Amino acid sequence: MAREAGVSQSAVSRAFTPGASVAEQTRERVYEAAERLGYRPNAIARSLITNRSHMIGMAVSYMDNHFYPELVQGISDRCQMQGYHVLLFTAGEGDRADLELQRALDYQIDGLVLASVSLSSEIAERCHKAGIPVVMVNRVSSAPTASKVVGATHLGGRTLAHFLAAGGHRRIAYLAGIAETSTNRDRERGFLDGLTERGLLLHARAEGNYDAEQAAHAAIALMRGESAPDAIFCANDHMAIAVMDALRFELGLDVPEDVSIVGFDDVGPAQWPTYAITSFSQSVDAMIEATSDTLFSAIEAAVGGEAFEAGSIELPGALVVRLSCRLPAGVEYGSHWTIDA
Amino acid sequence: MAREAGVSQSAVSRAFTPGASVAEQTRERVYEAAERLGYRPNAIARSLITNRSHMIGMAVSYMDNHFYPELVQGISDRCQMQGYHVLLFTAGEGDRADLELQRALDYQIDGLVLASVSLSSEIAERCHKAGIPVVMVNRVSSAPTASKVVGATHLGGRTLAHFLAAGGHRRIAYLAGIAETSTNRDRERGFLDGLTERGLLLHARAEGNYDAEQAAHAAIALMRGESAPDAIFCANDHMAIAVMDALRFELGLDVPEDVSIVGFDDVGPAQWPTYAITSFSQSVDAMIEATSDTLFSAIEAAVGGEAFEAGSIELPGALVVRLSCRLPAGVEYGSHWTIDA
DNA sequence: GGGCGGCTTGCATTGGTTTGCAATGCCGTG
DNA sequence: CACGGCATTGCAAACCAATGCAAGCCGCCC
Repeated sequence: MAREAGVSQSAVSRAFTPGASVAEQTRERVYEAAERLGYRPNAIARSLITNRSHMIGMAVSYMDNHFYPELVQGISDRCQMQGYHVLLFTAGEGDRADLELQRALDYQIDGLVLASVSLSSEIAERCHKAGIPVVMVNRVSSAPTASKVVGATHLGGRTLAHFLAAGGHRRIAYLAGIAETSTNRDRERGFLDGLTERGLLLHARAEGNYDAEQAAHAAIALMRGESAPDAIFCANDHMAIAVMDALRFELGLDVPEDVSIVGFDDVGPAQWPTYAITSFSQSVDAMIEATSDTLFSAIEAAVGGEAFEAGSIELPGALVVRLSCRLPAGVEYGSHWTIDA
Repeated sequence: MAREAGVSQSAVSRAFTPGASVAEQTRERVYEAAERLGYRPNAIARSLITNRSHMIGMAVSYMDNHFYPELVQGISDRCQMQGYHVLLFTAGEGDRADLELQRALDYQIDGLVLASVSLSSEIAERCHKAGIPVVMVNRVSSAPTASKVVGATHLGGRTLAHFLAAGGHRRIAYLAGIAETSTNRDRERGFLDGLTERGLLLHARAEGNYDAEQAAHAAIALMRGESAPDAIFCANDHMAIAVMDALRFELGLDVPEDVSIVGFDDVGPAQWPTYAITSFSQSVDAMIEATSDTLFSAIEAAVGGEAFEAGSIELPGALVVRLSCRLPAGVEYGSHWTIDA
């Protein structure tokens, strides 16, 4: 390539480096030669020497909850705007996830985003040592060196409890997500706290494991039991949708006439009029923004050699009132509801 | 690293290369030293010399149609099993897509998967020259050097036309996707051919551009028009769902009592009992398999120095009968229907 | 004891790029 | 005309791992 343009390698390099010291004339000669040869700078070789791959590792555990595709697309878009690209890791839970994250590090990624994947402390340690910023979205582990972006999980659970209580429900059930996830733990805890504040006890509890089918089965069992609940809080909308379908079509129940359903996340399908799920909304856009902002500022710090501080961002959320549950008097469809109200 | 283990670089390299000639003892010494230092082989440096990055570029245009997340996850899983990883490109239509694909090539990817993204002939040419196999999924452009995996688009459209005709519909409308996409073109052509074979003319046509909101508006306009259709074929399920919601909730219509809806793709939500869309099913799993198989065999060929041939795979599909439309006599919910039947 | 084959290992080169340093050439100024 | 200053350019080292080649070692057989 350098030969074709009749200049040295360095000239070629500088021609492709914005802001480098090259004569306009040489740059043009280089570009012409590149055109002829179909030459483009090799990003791999570049990263080898600059120590910056411009790749962001992103691990997601499942795509069927619509929350995650939205997140992936958003993060990827943001990255591309900044000249970064997303290297995707579809890691389930457990060991395989760890193994894949290890691979991610081998690729010399500049940053790591974990969406609903927990981080083993060993990997966290490695990332920290290697100066790779880690941002965990919507899932928190104890790793002190990783930044966190979460929704208002505890408040959300609490708000939903108050809302159901205000709507006159007395036999309230919780349909849990994957037990060991922070989202499930915090939502449940918030919910229980809210119930307590209202002088209520949890009427029943079932496990849905964030899986549509399991959630549907669990909900059916719940409704067929001795004392059916008058409201079910599903730990996320993904399950809430499955539950509504199952109750309506398999048990012939009416939602919200026979039982109220509320969910969490406010994903796209939850907003469809068929479901119109009352849900504690986590703005995906806000999460995307918060995640990429912390990520990029951490990367910038890491490049500057400074140690970045692992921050923790809790995004505000809002309870969006829809028709999947009996409403407290005077509360309208589409409005936002807060505990104080 | 080599120093820490008391061996040469080459020994380290060989210790991490499966099948290389190393004494068990040396390998262990190397592994121990690596453990101490937290060393892992640098995938970037490795690709530089092997000319294999083990990265697959994957471009998708939008994630809101659930078809694509499913595809992305499937491809990524398959890649990881083979030791590859997906570098994601969220390219919309048009110039930006081209620019991003150019970037993909800079990363020395070993292969490229395009899901619903068309390929400019210039980029196709570049890939071919660079020996990078390209597989286009569910979208076809004229590029002769790219492999293609598609569903039975024409047959699907035709089958749906016959099915609607057999169900006694006479005022049949088509809700189009993005005009210049091959999926839209072929589905529409097949549909028109099917109508013709049944002696019917298309009653109306509207544009939904594969967008939920546009589709809903278009469908409402259609139903409010002079002579409302008795059936609408939506070019994909993503639109069909939006249409059903809009007709039911904004116009208060009953599907299928007032109007029949059929779709294409058979994505997850289309199967939910609320929608139960009669849809021409493209098996995502089959697409994933076909795509990764052609991709990997092409890569293998490319590595062996042979020129790979760009194949074209059309996967079989099936019309899945559900409740979103009036059924021909004797046809049951859940069955598959073919033109001959 | 010498020769031979097989396994293991180190040396040195390679890959495509960036970058500090030094050299070159040009311009203007005194 | 000489010299300083500046913009541009080339040289060579560096990044990290892979690999062909040759050397080393060992055991075995004659």
